[in-house]
Amino acid sequence: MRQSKSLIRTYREPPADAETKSHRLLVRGGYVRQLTSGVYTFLPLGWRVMKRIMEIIRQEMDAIGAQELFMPSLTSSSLWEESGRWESFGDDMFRLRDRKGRDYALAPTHEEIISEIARNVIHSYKDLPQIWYQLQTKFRDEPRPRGGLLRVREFIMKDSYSLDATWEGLDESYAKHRKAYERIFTRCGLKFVHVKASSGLMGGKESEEFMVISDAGEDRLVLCDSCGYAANVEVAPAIPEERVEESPFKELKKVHTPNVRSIEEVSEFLGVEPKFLVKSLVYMTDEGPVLVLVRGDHEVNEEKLARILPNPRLATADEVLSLLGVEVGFVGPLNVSLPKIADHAVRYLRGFVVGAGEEDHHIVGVNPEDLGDVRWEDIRYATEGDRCPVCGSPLRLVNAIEIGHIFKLGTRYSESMGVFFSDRDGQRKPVIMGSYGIGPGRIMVSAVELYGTENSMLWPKSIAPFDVHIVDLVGEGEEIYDLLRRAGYDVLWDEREERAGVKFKDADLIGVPLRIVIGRAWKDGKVELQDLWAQERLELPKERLLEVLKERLSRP
RNA sequence: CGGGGCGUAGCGCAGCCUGGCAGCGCGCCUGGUUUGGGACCAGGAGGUCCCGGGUUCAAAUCCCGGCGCCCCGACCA
Repeated sequence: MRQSKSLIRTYREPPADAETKSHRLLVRGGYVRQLTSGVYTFLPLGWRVMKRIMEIIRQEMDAIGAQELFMPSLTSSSLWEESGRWESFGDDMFRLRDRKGRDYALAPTHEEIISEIARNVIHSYKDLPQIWYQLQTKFRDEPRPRGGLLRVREFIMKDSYSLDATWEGLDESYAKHRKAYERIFTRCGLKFVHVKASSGLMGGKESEEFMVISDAGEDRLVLCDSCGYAANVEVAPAIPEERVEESPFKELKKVHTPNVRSIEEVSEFLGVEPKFLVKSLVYMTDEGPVLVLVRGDHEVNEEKLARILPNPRLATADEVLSLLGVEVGFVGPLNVSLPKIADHAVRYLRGFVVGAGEEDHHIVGVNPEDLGDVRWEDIRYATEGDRCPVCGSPLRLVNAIEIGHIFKLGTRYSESMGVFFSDRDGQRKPVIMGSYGIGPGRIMVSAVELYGTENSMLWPKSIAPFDVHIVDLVGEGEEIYDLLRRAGYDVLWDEREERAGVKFKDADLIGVPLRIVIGRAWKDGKVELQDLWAQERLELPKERLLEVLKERLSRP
């Protein structure tokens, strides 16, 4: 590609509203452009990167025997009604109506469509197993898109679906995907971890996420530096350090705390760290209201609560008032007749602070034994300093970008949507399914977050938009350009009438990892090859260029 | 959905409070000088000031309504 003819535009200044490094760099480098909230155009440069990522995905999916297909995005409501997700997806689903008034959705994921195909083509155990995948645009009306390309409303996703006759078969399909995913992310040059995850709306049994650790990420993980354990905080067991924490309050005492309600307010008013407060939250359940107690600096994990209590939901302020006769800020566990569930961490506190159960008062100096009858459970998100469930070392809390997710779905969709097959014994059985996603756009973002600096990008060679960038300072590079193109490389040739500084700055921003500078040594028949990953500059006679370039490109 | 901020040239912004010719830097075009890390000089093009309504002799500026975008939170494969 001749750069002077290309649609590559770089910008000296980032858009004012870009918060993440990847957003700034991708816009400045002319990779992407926002159209509306959470919707982006991939400009030619960005699309080249996407195509290379998708090609790697295709190769590795094909390698595990998966077959590529392409399903529609426009889907009628009836399919979603069958699975029950017309309701449960709620506002996250983009919905529209045709001229006859029928309801449609732009597919946010494709389990229902796969099931519809499967129930028509899968009849016998002989038809199984199958793995089908596609690269398709998904639509999700996210309540809040953010971080540039990190969370968007329209995005390409590689989604695959496994169909098996047996649970062992599902395990195999799942294992194949895990392997394929590891190869894909490795080939894309990413550093990643995989973690146990929550399966959320998808429904299902086991699931793992593939994560790139990055401050820009929205997910939170706990990591164990000594044994390598990693998990999403959503599912990680919260095991507190077994060390008693003594507050300054030695005596049980009621104190006047006028209009002091929130954890921050109470903590500041009493001059005590939030960890010495205990939050008392009223949850409504199918078995009646329950008082849930966690440390002031901890967060209740409602998914964990739901494993213990039937359908818990936080009580409204009005419900609390009519139930306990006290306002939300002053609810406390003493002298309350509700059943109590407390997080384990509360057990290690001495002299903590709780609401007094009456307006404008708290009680300080409370000990666990004062709480009376309490059920001790793990009901909160894990956090920094909790213990590793494998080896007991302290855990570290980090942010991460989710780039892939694999699920064992089981029979959730096959049963609701009627995907059955006849087994060897003549019995009709539901197909056992798995579903597996990868966000190519997030791979791109992750690479930028990992390897970009404030003014430069450095793409892994496998997903760079070009194999090599010729920075031609003398305007005589056509010979080299032709040479490399004939050798089959994707070459960007900067033959613009620009000063050297401009060309270098642009090249840094574009971030092609191998760069050939045609400059002052050209009169001696030499060029400079820069390998940005190796941080090396080699001055080479042009005759040796192809040989050395080939070797450099073969390195990761 | 709650809280906050912003919409003025392709990008970054000033002007708004206190109404009176729509500006600055970068980018773009032309000519010249320059030429290995975002050059310099001269000239030039480019605007529904987010939209609609109102107040006024006069609205980017004041008032009312709407739309859009961003951030924090809630939410989320």
